[in-house]
Amino acid sequence: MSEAADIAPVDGLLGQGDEVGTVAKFFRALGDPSRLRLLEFLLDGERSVSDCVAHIGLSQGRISTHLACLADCGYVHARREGRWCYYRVTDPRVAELVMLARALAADNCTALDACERIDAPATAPRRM
Amino acid sequence: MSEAADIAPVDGLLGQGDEVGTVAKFFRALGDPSRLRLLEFLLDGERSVSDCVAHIGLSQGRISTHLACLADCGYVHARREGRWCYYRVTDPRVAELVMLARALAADNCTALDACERIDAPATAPRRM
DNA sequence: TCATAGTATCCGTCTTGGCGAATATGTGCA
DNA sequence: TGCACATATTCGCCAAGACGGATACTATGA
Repeated sequence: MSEAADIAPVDGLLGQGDEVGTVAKFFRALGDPSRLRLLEFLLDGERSVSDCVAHIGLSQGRISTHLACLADCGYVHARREGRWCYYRVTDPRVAELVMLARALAADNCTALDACERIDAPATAPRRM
Repeated sequence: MSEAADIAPVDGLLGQGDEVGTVAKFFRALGDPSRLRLLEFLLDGERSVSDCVAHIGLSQGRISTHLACLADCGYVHARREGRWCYYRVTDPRVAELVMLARALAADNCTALDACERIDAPATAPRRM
């Protein structure tokens, strides 16, 4: 088995080997409609957790977890101010990534929608 | 930054509403280490299913399903030639997407790896 | 100090989906 | 026409993880 056990996944320097799991995790973070919706909401600007709860419509606990997840993955950054916690997208490449994926998905949305091998959890409010 | 609502899907078929589920599905396709590994393998050039089985090490059935999934999502294109089926990445933006994600993930791989809210299923076998 | 409000974490439940193995489909060749 | 090979599909099993609700944590204000 080709494995890159010798390539150390150090910050800022991902080799070609074990990184796959890490990058997959990174992608998976956006593979959930609720988190993606959340991220797109934050692309508009900084928002508090309460703002997000109001906008997305999930329970506060769920939103908090999703935000923490996005933060862990490096998509957003948290800023505490008293009792409030504000989240925002800091890296412009995040918007780039989302736009690129949107464009690619749009070019294939018929097949994508029809694909039954993957069915993103129909969580969140199903469309409005 | 006020663009999230203005990004027009190229294809025109994706609105702002239900698109989130579609794009999430798109991301989720790369959220599995096996599929991501597969895609990166195909970024190197056209490969047959057998090539992929040999390279990835999963069962043939699994590989076939993963490839079909990547094809449905528009990441790769299948070309039949007799009994063989060759898969390849046609859109250069796919490589762009992967590279962008890699760079972002690399900048945050410590936190990413530590994030227990998402645990991408380890590649082939289970974690040890 | 206590009450309150904003946020984070824990827990039980239930669905998604990845896995190998078995099997079906399809193509080329004798 | 039947066998062999390449690929696709189906099935049962089981873990990841998304959900709401309950609860813990923390900062502000009285």
